[in-house]
Amino acid sequence: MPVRLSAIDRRRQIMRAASGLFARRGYRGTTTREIAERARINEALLFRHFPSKEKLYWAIVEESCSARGRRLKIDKILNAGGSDLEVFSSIAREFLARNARDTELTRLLWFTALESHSLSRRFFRTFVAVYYEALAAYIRRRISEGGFRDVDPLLSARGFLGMVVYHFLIQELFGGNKYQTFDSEMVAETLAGVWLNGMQPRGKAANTNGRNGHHAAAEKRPNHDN
Amino acid sequence: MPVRLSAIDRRRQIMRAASGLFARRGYRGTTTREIAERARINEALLFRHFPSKEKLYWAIVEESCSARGRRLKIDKILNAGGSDLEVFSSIAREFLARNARDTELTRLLWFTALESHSLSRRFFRTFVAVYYEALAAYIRRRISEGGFRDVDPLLSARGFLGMVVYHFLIQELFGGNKYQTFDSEMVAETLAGVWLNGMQPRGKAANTNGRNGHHAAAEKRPNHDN
DNA sequence: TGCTAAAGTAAGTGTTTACTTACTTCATTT
DNA sequence: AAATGAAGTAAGTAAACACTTACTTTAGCA
Repeated sequence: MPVRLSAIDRRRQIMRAASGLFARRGYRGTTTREIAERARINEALLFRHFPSKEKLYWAIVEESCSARGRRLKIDKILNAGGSDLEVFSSIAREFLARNARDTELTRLLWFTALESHSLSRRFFRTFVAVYYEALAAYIRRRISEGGFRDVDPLLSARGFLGMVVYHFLIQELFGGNKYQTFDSEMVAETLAGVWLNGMQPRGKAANTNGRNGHHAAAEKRPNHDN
Repeated sequence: MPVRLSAIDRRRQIMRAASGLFARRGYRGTTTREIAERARINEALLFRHFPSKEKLYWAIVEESCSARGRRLKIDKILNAGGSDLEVFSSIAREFLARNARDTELTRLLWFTALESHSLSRRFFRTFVAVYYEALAAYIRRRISEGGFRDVDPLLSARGFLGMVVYHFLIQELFGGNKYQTFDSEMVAETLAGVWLNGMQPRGKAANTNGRNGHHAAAEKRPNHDN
């Protein structure tokens, strides 16, 4: 009754079992015994397929990073055209959807980053920097076209991704469904809207100062936004 | 020659030594032996001052959370008045400065969140949710005053903090000084500016669509910065 | 000055960990 | 149908782990 798999299939199965545990408990918090149990194999078999726990770990990270055409999607959106709002809410939607699809991977990668293994920098380049640069390039072009204000492109790109990624992290790490759960369609559009248009109203006179409308500016500056 | 300290001082010293290690390697990645070594004491002494490794860990987290008037600062800014830009860049500056001051603590808390110990939710409430709620309340008021557009207050608050915190995380976790280092004064003001005013220029007709500038607006708008 | 309580330690304990060894089972090839 | 090699496993091992025990040293006070 013991199921016999080909080496390749077994390898894959072990990796799948392991990545869930690594994502939930981190590298050091996961034991090879647990992995074996979860994959329903003998622990020794694990070491036949992977020479060490660490190699197994990196096999997973590596595969996650290289697999699937992650990069392609965002480039496609950026090149597809459409209004800024369409472009940026698509990107946000894409990020939220991907993260939700594999929460596991996201957790794993943040763990990796925190534990700052030797490859964490490389992960950053494959996984994060690429997005920035694509986004920053787009922003740079829009600035030169006059479509965007002249703001540091890398920093504003980071700001945008920050909104989206942080929202997801909070939801995933703390939220569960307790602290209000948001519809991600709506989140994508709202955040893109804030980033593009800002919180302050457009057009007409905006009440541009905060709290104490009374002491200084209230009557002096009816308007002149921004 | 062995230095004898009072229990209180020794406790503090152990906590200081431990928090650095926990922050760098996580809870499970840190051994009690290492902690003792780093504090230059016998391992058994550690267990005289703390009943277990876990209690030591939570003593650190707890102290970090409760100590110092973290909460006060942001409330003070929100109540002090000033223009929205002043308020929000102050908050951003405050976050960036605090994080830079104790990178260790930030790492520790993210680790805690990821390892999702039992108290991690409580940490969230003490450490994160509080900021949101204060910020969201402010935003809500500004909306009712007409100073802000009608956007979900919690979500936009999260967006703002996301920009700031994510920027810091990227810089801290991956950046070192390699991937361009930003002046935090400038970062604070830029991000607050983006969040308040958006990327798209104010005033005149904005070239509001992206990529295919050709078919609509390109030659129409020479510039007009802001 | 001598007593006491707390600070400090050398040398453990049992358990868990990543990893091995020496063996069995079985699908495929010739 | 015998040989082969890879899939699979029971039962380890040495090292590392959190934590104890049984003891010594010393500051402060009566």
